Amino acid sequence: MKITATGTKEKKGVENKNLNSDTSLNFIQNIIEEDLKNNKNQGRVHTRFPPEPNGYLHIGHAKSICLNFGLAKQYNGLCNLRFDDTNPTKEEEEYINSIIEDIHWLGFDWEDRLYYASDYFEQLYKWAIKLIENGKAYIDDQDSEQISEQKGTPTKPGKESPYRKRSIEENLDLFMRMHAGEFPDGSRVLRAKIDMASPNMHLRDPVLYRILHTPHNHTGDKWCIYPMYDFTHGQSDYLEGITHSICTLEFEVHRPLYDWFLDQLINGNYRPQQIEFARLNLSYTVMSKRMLLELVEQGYVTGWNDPRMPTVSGLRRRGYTPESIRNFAEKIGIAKRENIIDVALLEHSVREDLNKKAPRVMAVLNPLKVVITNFPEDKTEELETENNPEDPGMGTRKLPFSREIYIEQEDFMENPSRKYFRLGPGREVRLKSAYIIKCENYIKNEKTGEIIELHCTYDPDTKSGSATSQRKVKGTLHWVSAKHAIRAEVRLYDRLFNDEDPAGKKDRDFKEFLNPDSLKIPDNCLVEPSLKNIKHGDKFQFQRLGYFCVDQDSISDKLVFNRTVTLRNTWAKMNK
RNA sequence: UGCCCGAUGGUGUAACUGGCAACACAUCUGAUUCUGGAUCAGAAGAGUCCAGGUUCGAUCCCUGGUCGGGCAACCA
Repeated sequence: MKITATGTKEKKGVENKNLNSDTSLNFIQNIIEEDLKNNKNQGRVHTRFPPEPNGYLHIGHAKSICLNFGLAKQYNGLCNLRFDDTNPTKEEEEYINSIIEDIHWLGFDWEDRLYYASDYFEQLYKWAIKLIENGKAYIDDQDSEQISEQKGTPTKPGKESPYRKRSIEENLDLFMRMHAGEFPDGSRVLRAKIDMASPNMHLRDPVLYRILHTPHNHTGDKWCIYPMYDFTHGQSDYLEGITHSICTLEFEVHRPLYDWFLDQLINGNYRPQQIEFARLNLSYTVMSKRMLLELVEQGYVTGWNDPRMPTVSGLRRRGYTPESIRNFAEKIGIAKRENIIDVALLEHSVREDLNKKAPRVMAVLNPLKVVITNFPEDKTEELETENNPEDPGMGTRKLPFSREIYIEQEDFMENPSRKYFRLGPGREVRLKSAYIIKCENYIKNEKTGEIIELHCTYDPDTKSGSATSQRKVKGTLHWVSAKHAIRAEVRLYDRLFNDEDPAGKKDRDFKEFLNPDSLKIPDNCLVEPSLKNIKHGDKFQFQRLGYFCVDQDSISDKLVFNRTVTLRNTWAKMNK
């Protein structure tokens, strides 16, 4: 009976697995498939990624980029890049360039479809006039304080503006004079005439245009009135032929307004649809632009691309690959519920990718000198070692071995337990790609307790790869040859915050949770000599330590590596 | 206390639109290993927020709650 039940269960699991792999769609894909079935919008799928150029892209944006470009690819459609640049007081060219670079780096391309909402200012202006002519918009002479007072609260209806009943002629005249620059900033706005008592705050006569005598990155000083987001986004989608306008949850309450403008301004059988999904939250970090900006401006990190930042440029500098980020985006899925993804999943994604791609090399972070007493004093032996056991196609290289080497301080213990597989008095270990050595003696600073040096003997019959090397020992250590090794700076990065949700604590500033050990730079790191001619961005696995990449600060006289992520480490886990 | 949205193992996402819950990460075994990595095999872990209802049968449909999130910028 029991056996049957188990057997049934297993069989079912396999069936479901196959089923899932080709029929499991997220809710947006379901909507699209339904639309396609109904030949909605002539069966087109056209998405867009619409960043505001007021900050750097982060991993949350990467999720959205993968979604939008991914959907377009999946359904043989297109995805545009559109800068949502309707507020010249906050937006900068620097951000535009970084955004373009980051999206390309992630592996996506919009061909010739790079747009700016500011491309549509002329059309938007005409549409505003049309609304006025139809009695659906009016000029309000009040300042923002008065308007917001009249707006009411979510539970109390608003009051109508005293200017709401202005004649169409007067509204038109005033709007054109606003456009002509006759009025100072903040003196007047154009508002939609909808419903001041609407339970949806966004429908209480939202502001459409404000006066801003500020030159714009793309339109120069052509305009001194600028449209608001709500009056811009849906119409821009329409102008670009967007079919599925995907945004995050906080815009859900804007959707009725999005639709209201389209209702007023367009007709025909094509219309874009706004769909909202839940933004990404990652544990042990913050994702809001405001907080990231604060970290940058107040010097908690070295910049937007500090390797500890969850920005795309930070992750790139940290050593993440575009593939690993795309795979991550795939794995986290798309839904509408609030979520906090475990950073461990992001870390898993890089390890998975780098495991296949990164050449293995030897580096010692905290060197402990080892003298191989029975190895000839001036001899250097060239040992052959594979570059990546996961991929023999990556070839082999030579490793110099000599009488004095360095191993990791953590790889020796004076009084080790039986579960410790490394070096201790009288113990044997294998040196990776070299010989088995035995610890015969050690020198200790009796005052500090520090181990200064180890004296070992090697067994010449145990050379890696040789016919006589069959002897087995439990532990294998990485090492570098003392006289051949190169000094390097190695930056050991860890998570930026100690708390899983630093931004989610009421009455506590997120900066209180900053991890003081998010960056450690040990003093005397040594790497094997084959690393002499590396390039910025090159990625390696430092054997037994983790994945590292060459930082942009690296020069040939002073190599600099960033730790992307450690290897999984069951030993470290056992000792917690 | 108005409107909108959400609720499935520790985390995230599924479940062919009604047939008693799957996958990934994390966790834990064991095998294997010249990386305490990788790989392989396996285990544990939710009975789907609660209460009613419809139905032969509900994670899925209906009703009412509860809890969480969003909405009051001339920001996006």
